[in-house]
Amino acid sequence: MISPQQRRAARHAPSTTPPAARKAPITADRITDAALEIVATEGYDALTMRSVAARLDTGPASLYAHVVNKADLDELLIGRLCSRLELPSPVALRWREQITDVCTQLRDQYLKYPGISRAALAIDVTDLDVLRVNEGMLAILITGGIDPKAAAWTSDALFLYVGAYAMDIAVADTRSNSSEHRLATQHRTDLIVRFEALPEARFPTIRTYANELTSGTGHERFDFTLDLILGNLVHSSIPPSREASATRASQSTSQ
Amino acid sequence: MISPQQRRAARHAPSTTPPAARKAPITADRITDAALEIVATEGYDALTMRSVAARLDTGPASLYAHVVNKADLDELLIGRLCSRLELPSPVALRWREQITDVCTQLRDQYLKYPGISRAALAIDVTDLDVLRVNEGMLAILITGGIDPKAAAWTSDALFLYVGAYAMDIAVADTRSNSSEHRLATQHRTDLIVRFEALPEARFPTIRTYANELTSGTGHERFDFTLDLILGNLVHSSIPPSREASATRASQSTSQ
DNA sequence: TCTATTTTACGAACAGTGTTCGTGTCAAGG
DNA sequence: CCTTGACACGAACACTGTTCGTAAAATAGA
Repeated sequence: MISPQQRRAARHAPSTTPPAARKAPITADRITDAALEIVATEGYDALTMRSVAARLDTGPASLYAHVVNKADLDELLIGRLCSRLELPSPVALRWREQITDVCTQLRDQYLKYPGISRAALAIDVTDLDVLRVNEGMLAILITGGIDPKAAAWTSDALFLYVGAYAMDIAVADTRSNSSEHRLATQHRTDLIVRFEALPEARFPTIRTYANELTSGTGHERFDFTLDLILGNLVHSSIPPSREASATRASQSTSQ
Repeated sequence: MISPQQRRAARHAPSTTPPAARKAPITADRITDAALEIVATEGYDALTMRSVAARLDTGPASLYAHVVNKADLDELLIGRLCSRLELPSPVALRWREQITDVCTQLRDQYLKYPGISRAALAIDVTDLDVLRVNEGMLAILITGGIDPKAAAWTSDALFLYVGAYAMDIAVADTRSNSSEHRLATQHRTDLIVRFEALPEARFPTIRTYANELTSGTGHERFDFTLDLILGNLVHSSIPPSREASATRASQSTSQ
């Protein structure tokens, strides 16, 4: 008997055997495909061991010969997503647009599969495919002349933000789909109405700028934040003395 | 059966209701308290309707008289967390440190309850307590002279990043606790070893800068990213033309 | 070719989850 | 005293992830 761990370990090894089987054997790749189809059509909440097993015309127990866990399946999913990203060969002067492009690709992959970024945020970076995009982003930044430590932390922050942004979009969409709301525009006007209905004593700013708060159709918000993060990256390598905020941070503000 | 010692051990002391009630009625606040205790001690994964019910010496069905859903309970939890943040009255010249302080408070609240930011990232901003900190951050930024739309998008990005960062820390901690790893330092050296064991043909940058990648003890990474986001905020209001990246983004890169 | 052994697939079941239903209990109002 | 109504809770349902033991199939050895 070969344990799923051994299969998992050998998964990233160079191509062992081409699957030329005639009867469609059940393999990790087919499981990943089925799982991604489910997430694409029904959302991440509908991703169950039983649902992917049903899509492969079998029972849930059959999956555990090729997948160690559901967490392992999640890792496979976002690994697959990351493997689709095409990483440009770094050009020093174009590092900004190059890294923006990679982040946008990642975001679009996330948005194709609503809610899947929840899995991305709950996974460690062991997977080789995820490490590959990390490598790519790091190479772009360092080639662009950014200090290595700053580059590492920046790519980390970008990865986190892209996942959280995709999560945000997903929950907003399911909200507007499941409820009585229909269109995104309707959802926006509804949001404005709700903002303006707030008690003005406690929420003066939100009430005043309800329009600005609900703006950001498309991905303007996304592009804005990316520009914000990448804006003054060249000048600031690592802040030399920033202990003030750190010490103020660790004060306990209980209750 | 539950021992009377555990029964007597229900010694919480909220400021709202004096515990002079004869039979300790079960209310939404007590549910929130019990849930937060569970998350603080056992992590968010241990937060179950049954676990909070057991902590209140009752069955899970009794909770549904005061809480709509588990999603509703999640909303109560992060609402409680947000209600604890003390929002400064905005001072124009100190907007940077003020908003950094708020973000740091939020992060520390998240980190007290490992994994709870998963709930924060899966919730819409209907809750009044969450809207309150949004209001506070917005007020700080706008008072600081930032364009309202930029302020709105910035506070949004900050909220997302803080949640994702707390999530990242939480999964890293559970990883090092559950496995054979003991100390964070050991975890870091282990990570370096794993990075340097990568195939150097595909991961030259990561291998070279393994030290920089795993650095960032404490919350240096957090402070760095906040400074990055808030760095050139004054100068950039809204980027006038950024369609280039958006169009390149929507290209389909299937498989 | 026929057997022996490993590898794969799957039905059944277990523990645990969120949630609902119907009945019990108990304090206040008449 | 009884009635009422809100609250509390045991039991159960439909799920979830996961494991065990066994049956089938593929491979290896002679």
